[in-house]
Amino acid sequence: MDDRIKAGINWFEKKDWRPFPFQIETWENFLAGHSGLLNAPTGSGKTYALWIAYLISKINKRPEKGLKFLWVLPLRALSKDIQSAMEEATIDFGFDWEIEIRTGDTSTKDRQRQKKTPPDCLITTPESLHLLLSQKKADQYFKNLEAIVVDEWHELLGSKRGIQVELAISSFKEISKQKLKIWGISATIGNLAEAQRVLLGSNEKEGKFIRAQLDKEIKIESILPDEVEKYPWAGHLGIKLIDKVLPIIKANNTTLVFTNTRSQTEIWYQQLLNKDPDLAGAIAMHHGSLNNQIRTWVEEALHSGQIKVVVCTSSLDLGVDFRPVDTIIQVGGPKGVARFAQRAGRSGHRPGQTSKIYFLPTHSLELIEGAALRTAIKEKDFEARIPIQMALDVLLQFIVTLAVGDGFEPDQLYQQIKNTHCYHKITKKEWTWLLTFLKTGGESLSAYDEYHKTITEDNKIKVINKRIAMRHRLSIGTIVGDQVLNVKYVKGGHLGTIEEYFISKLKPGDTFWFSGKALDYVRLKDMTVQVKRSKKKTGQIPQWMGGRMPLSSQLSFHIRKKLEKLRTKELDEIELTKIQPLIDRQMQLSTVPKTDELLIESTISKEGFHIFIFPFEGRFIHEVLAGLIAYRISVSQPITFSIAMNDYGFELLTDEVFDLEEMLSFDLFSLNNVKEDILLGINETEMAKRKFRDIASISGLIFRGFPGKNIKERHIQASSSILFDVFSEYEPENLLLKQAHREVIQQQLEEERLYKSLKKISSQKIIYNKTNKFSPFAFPIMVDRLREKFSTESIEERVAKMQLQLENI
DNA sequence: GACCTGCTGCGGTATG
Repeated sequence: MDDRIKAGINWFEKKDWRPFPFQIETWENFLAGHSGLLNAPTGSGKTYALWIAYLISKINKRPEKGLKFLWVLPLRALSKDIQSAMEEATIDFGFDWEIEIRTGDTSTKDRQRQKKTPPDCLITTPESLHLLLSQKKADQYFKNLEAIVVDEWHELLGSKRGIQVELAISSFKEISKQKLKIWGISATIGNLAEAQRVLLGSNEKEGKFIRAQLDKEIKIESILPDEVEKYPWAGHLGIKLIDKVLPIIKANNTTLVFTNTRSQTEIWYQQLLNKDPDLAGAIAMHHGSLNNQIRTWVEEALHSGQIKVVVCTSSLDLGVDFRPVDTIIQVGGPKGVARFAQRAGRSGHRPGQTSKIYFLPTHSLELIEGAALRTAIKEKDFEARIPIQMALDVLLQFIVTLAVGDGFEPDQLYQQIKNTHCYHKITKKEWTWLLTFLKTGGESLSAYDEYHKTITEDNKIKVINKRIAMRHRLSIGTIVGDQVLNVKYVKGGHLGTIEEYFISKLKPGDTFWFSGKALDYVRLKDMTVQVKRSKKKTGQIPQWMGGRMPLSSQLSFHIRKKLEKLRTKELDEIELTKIQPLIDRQMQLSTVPKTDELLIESTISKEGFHIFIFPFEGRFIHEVLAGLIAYRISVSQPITFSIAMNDYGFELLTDEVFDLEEMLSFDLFSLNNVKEDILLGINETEMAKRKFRDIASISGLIFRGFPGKNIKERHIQASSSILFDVFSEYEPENLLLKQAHREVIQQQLEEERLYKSLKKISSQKIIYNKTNKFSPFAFPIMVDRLREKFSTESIEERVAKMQLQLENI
């Protein structure tokens, strides 16, 4: 055995810890000069696997000066843990290297020092990495780079942040004198092989794939209502089962309660405390709109055992990496298998231990999801993270990043990005368009100086204008946030952020609950909501207009399978036995479709004629299908519909009854002309406009303002909207405009999945039932529509806002 | 009769 491997093993054994086989495998491959991907769960010592690989490769070699090793993370909060783990091993191996962190939190002083004398190893984020690339002499800085590790690669892959990593790596390959070792660390996802290819790029010969065979058992237990007949058919809070949650909390030292939304977190926190006042001081909450200091405090208090329970959203999905907990409770359907498994993995954190997760259904039908999750996890049916292709906004940003540094040679850079996964299909024509766009602003914007960004000097493309360079550095990154309002006490003290939409519903003196406290709304001043502690016991809970997650296709597949079992009374799981009375009612009123059947129900009520269609494909797909079917019906009959949907199906409601059977004979689900019909059936332009707002920001068409002095959201929306209209009218070939439309088709309409679903549906046998009452499947969709009705006010508000925008232009 | 939601992530100047 190689002495260096022995040294690694010795190190572990001194810690009374044997290395796992995957770690030794990693060392062997690293020493042999390979790149690759490591598939390992948290808590398996994955950091040590790769860092020690590097350390032992340096035994008896005098390391060169300068930056040699990069560790890239998606979350800056994790950097300190990684740093201390690395430092521990470094000292033990007798190296006196500096391991430093470079993120937005790094002080100006430290930055300058790091710039002058780079550390041996740098822990950083994709954004900070690009900031470093935008410095003068960046190639000097990175020229001795030997290895780069991208941690939590599954979190970055599939997002524009992932593309930033791809692009940075493509540069490092060019800059570094020696062959660069590139390693990714990823949790289990459905497309690990692809994840590896994307990370390494196409000019890397085949990488090594290492899987930590540390399969841990995940035990899933559903929290069951006593009588399913009395449990709501629809809903999302799950508070009715709170009495069953308290004993679980009591029986464990530490519990994480995951909810799907921020307001749900606030509600559950408050309700748990109400039910059991003894929890005071032992319970906390954690979500993305809370003040960062509070969140950090919660993470540390959880770590030290100071608190027992944290109610949270996915903001805690990553952050508790090094902080073991006993038990997890998931409130409401997690919508995806991978997400559920990851949350479960937060408990029984050590290899070999069993993870325990409780699933709390928030309405009766969700019981089926509990059973479906169990099977999906057993069969390792995890979702894939689809890498984004040809995101030209990110590429434009990257080109300018290099141009504000030392500049670049266009032909060389073209070859370089051709080797990335994201841009391997880019054509010379598109490349030339991008360069021209940066030089002249393109056809539409050539009259404006601020869009003349680059010049050519000594065969290199550069940005020499200081103002453009500064503004660019301020705008690096791909996360485009929404405008939020700060919540502060009148006397100072920051609590977190809420949205204007919520506060516009309140008047001064009103009470709302936020961050677990009752607050009186005092006034709105300079984008800050000023509040005072309230003595009132009740108040509204804020809502945030966050993203909506559709049911993944993996999970819908397994739900259909469970429905099949319910239909045939093969009740081998407790969830299925429990839900049976409701299924009986569904069967009695209508039916439960077989997997090769499409169920359609119609009901006449005083509201009108309701058509319910149940493809079980997730709400995004249903939204598009609803638009498509409504359009196709309206072609032959002048009918308008109101549309509602959930993850199981959708509803078309109209005020006049018509012969649906006849309509169905026209093959409403046909694949012929489907693309055209979809575009006619939905408001694609509006969707593209919304996508374009982010694209305009990322590509640098719109400046989002100086730190602390953000340009008003309205202004950004208005300017991106103007640009969108101008391009649409005068420059339809604009590649950014085209990208906006492409993003709608691929991401919003989930193109690939949509065609698969349509194909499936068009081969399914239609079962059409007229019901005199709403079936258990149909009812929850109705509820969704009722809720939409309440939001008509906000539509008026939106119209008013749009008018305001026009006046401001 | 049943309900009343919608995740996460990062980054930063010049001037007074």
